[in-house]
Amino acid sequence: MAASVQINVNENLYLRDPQSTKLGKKIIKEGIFLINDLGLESFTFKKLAGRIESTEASIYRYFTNKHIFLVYLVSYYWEWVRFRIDFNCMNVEDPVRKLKIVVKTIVDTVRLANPAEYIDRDELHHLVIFEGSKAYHVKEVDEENKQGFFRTLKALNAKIAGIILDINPSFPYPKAAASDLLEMANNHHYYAAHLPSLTDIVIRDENMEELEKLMEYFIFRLIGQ
Amino acid sequence: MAASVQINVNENLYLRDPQSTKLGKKIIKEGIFLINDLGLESFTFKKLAGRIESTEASIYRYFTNKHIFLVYLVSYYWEWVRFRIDFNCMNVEDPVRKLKIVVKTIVDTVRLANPAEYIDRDELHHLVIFEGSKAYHVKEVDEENKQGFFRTLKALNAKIAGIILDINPSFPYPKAAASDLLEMANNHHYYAAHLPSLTDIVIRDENMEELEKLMEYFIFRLIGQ
DNA sequence: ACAAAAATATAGTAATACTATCGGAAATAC
DNA sequence: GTATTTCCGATAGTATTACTATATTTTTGT
Repeated sequence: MAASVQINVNENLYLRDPQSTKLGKKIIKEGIFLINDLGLESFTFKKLAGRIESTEASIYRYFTNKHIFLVYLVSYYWEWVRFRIDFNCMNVEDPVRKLKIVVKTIVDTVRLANPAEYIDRDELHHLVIFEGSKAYHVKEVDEENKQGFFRTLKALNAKIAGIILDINPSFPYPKAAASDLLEMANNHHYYAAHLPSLTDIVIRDENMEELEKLMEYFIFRLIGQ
Repeated sequence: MAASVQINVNENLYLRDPQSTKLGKKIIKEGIFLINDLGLESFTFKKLAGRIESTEASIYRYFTNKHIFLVYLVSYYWEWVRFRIDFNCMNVEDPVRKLKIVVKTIVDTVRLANPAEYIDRDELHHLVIFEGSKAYHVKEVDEENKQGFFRTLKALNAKIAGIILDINPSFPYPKAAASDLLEMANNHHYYAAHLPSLTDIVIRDENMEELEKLMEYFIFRLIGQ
């Protein structure tokens, strides 16, 4: 059932491909959990090593530091979202329907198997909502961008911008609308959970209906259905 | 000329009021510069102490740690924006005009004196664009929210949401639209500088015209002028 | 001028963020 | 099926970070 897909991120993001070894997969799997448990600031490779009964030095053979590890995970997430959008849009021609599928897919209502048997979909999603923006809000953003660290996000954004242009070819801000859509999905999910006065929606029992409605409302009003 | 205004943030954010002493003001002033210089991750109180020729221990008497220091600065910024909105909207009745002033004010086209002679407006703005979201993307967000750490942001958001409702009383998502407006201002400023493929605007020579146009376009299409 | 408050100097600790090296185990190559 | 990489674990070590404590000096308010 769990049809695994190979999801690739920029190879400058790791020293040794974590997807190619048992330890690497363990680092990813438990790393996601531990970042969610502790928050990125308190997360360390040493603590992760303790949790997976390995050593700090071993983890450092895969990732240069925790920031790069975060970028790896977030890149992986975005690439996975892009894959799911392609999958869910198969055989769909109408760009309006496509954009609705995009919305559904990024708020995560449309369920699909885990990206790999060793990655918990919901944990990774939680990580991206909580820590995702820290991946590119760093001093080194320009060098890292040059090295292609954010390629998967940019590709996803370009895809969504293309669909927006298909709907309304004269819309002047397709890329901005696409990045807002991606930001909104995570922000309002976060606000609903932690800063409810910054949003109008409520999320109970993982029910994303209100979030989906909000986002559809915003994007279609913006681009003019 | 430089009419200083007293801007107050939640008093749980500091141990000793930095605005009340010379050293406190120096910590704020040079702290903003140093965070921008180094990035939040590399910024330490020790380095700041070196820069202002004081000691780590002295800074710790004002702020419990660098995260709280960041929240302090960001809170200050938001409160200052709210003050400027009130100031710029004085004697304006028409909510549409008000909202345009809000947009102008948050993208920082409307110039006003520094919030205090020891705070560089543009440096603080840069800090908020770069590091602002880290203030509330932390594990402790719920406790900190309970303590009122994010009061200034929430107050600002409520003000903007109110103006939106004045324009369109049946608009279903005023708080979400307000927080999106605040997020967009910072995000697109950041994207224009560092990840241009995520936006459609260009910012040259501190000229915020395109950003302002983008934001007006978005918000007024959304709420239906 | 004196008391209180503020700032400095100094020191110390546990944890973080690494780097280096060595030896054994496991996978793979031929 | 042995040789040989490759991988992993163990151990150790360093500079820096993130604090806390305390004693002394400087500034200030009255």
